[in-house]
Amino acid sequence: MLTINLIREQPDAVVERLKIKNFDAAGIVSTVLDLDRRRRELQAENDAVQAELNNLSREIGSMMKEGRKNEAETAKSGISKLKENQKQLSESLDEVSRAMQDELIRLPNLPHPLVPAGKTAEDNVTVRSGGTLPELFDGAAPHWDLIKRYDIIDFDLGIKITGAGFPVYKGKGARLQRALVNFFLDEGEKAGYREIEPPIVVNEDSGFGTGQLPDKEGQMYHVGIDNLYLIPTAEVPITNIYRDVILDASDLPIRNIGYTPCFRREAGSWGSHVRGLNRLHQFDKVEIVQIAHPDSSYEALEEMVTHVEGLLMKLGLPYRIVRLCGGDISFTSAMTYDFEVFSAAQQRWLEVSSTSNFEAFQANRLRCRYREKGAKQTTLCHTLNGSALALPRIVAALLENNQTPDGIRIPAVLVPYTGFELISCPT
RNA sequence: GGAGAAAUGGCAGAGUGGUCGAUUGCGGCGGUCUUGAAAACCGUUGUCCGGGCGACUGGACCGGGGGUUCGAAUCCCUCUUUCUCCGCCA
Repeated sequence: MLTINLIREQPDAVVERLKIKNFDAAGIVSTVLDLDRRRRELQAENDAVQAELNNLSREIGSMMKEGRKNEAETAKSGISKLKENQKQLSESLDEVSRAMQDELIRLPNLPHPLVPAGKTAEDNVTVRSGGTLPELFDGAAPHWDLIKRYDIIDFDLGIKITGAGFPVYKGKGARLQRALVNFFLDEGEKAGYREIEPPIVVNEDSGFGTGQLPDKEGQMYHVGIDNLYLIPTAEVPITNIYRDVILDASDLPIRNIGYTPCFRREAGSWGSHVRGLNRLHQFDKVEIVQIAHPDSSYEALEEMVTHVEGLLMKLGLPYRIVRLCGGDISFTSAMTYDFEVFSAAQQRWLEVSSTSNFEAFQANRLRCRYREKGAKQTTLCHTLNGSALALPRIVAALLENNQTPDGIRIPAVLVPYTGFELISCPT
């Protein structure tokens, strides 16, 4: 959520910047400004009447104390009209404030000036790439065939137990999952992140804080009986640690990392290009989250990008880093880098991480603020997060790129975690 | 799941209808003293929304929401959470 101050002070700049996101904000901005003006008028009136009521009550109080009963009764009878007036004022004030909030919430975050214009993923800008595209041997297969051949991931079993998009990992497949999670967590801790194991269901306030609610409830699994949501990403619980928190400037940046399963309904986003591990309802992900000082949040973003890039290099996967264009960047983000790995048998780039700076947009919803040493006033923090990394597509690329006629080679960095170097046919 | 108790500022803990945004202690910050530090002493110390260039000033907030009353931290209703006991249990 953008702050009302920003809109009040630079309405034209807001409208202009949002054009990069292909969002026409002019209508909302002018409505917000009207409502804001109305709100302040109403508050001034309401406060004045309230002040008068407070004074009268105090006077009645002292009359009662001094035993001037009759005077007090007279004063009481004269107060009802004021009360009626105040009630109406405060109701209008609530109404206008709520209306303003509802409008404000519809505005996306402003994109950073470096965000390129554009409509679709075609317009994203490749920042850099690394690794070498593998040459596959004749008979190389896509991962959905490999997982059957080596009996490591079972979609049919998942359908039996739960439904489509809930795979069962078996044997070396399960072990590989565990290895990747541990590898990612260990690398994160080496880079200064504190490990968090959060709840994987969250309440409405948390969903609102990070921006999933009120708009995207259709994308989350909802536990109706308790009104809780299964998390679509660890970003939600880990960022919400800092909801309604005032930090010291010296605490920043805060670096947290957490592994969780993630749950996404993915309503309406299925098709032939999402075969196998490319899109799931439940998947594992290690997420990094930073709470940063506004002056250095883009340094934090670069640091996160470097970290994620390091993981891909260590795994030996060919990757590219793209800066998302205005049309492809999310509602809440100011700047996003997507990381894609090349999956050789599919001949496709697969997104494995999305690393973003939300600036103060989430922090405003979260009321996550910091205070400079000795200062009285508080300022909104900047929040950032990134996948480091999401497992399924990493697994897809590892299986496809590292396949040999004898089996699938495990990258050297993972061998201490898996305890094996090769996934071969079950005998 | 059953029965009871409770929820107050960073923490502890007073306050049961009238200048209470709230006594006090601890912690924090500033100062005096000291070569420095500690101790002692003095002062200060919540958040949010308005008005004002500013000094300053109006309003809201005592777990959330609603109600009673001229007036609510205090009374009533409701929800949530915590604690104790019992039951169940990884």
